[in-house]
Amino acid sequence: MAAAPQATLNQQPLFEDQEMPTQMGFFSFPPHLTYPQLGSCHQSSKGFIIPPSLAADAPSTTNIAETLLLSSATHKQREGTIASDLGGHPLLSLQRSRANLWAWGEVNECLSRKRSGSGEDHLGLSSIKMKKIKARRKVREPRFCFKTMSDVDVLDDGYKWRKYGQKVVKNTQHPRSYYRCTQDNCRVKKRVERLAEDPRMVITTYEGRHAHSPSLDLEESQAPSQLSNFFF
DNA sequence: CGGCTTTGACCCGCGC
DNA sequence: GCGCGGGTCAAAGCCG
Repeated sequence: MAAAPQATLNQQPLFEDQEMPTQMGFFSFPPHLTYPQLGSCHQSSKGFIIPPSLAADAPSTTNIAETLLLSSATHKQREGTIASDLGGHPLLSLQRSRANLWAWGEVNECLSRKRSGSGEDHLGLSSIKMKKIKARRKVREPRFCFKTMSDVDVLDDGYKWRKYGQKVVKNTQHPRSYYRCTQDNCRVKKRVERLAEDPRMVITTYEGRHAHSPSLDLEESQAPSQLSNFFF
């Protein structure tokens, strides 16, 4: 239903030094991609840069962050090779700033939990318990956001979302929309709003990690092996 | 009829 | 303690 996002390259830092701890960085999509294509990345002084040659549909935005972290940890072994792929035209980048360091920490913690095999904490909760916890829980899910120049608000990221709220945020003319992943047992949420300074830019903030594969139209059993990078 | 969106009410964290 | 404001709920309506 959602049209392919019309995203364009934008290399300006969005969240640098802003007091919004949920904001982790930004991605900018080239117009011919329906979603950020990630596999590994190169860390530069400005953040992380993902070369176009490492294209693959990202199954989870949370996992995009994980991918970036993993790539960060190993990029020294690949220095030069990644950079040479860029051809001087970095397509995606993730800005790292003081304001979003905590978020990186949470994702790191999430990663280490998953590696140690104890990452099932929030996947098997009863609905009653879930209701009690809800969004007011103090334990925050790993979150990050990116901005995209797009005519459509909701980017096609391979997952199915249900809108559950809309709110006009103070000092903004555009309402913020709240979406939840429609998959059972999946608590991933996302917020979509337009940048006040530039309504052409869509700010998408993801919270949590998907407990499933993207709801592709393709047969699930035919999922690309590359996805194993995201779902251990 | 089921799934989704809309929207006003409500909850609760946070700053003062 | 109080008020503000962001986030969520849930009933009603819409749509295929």
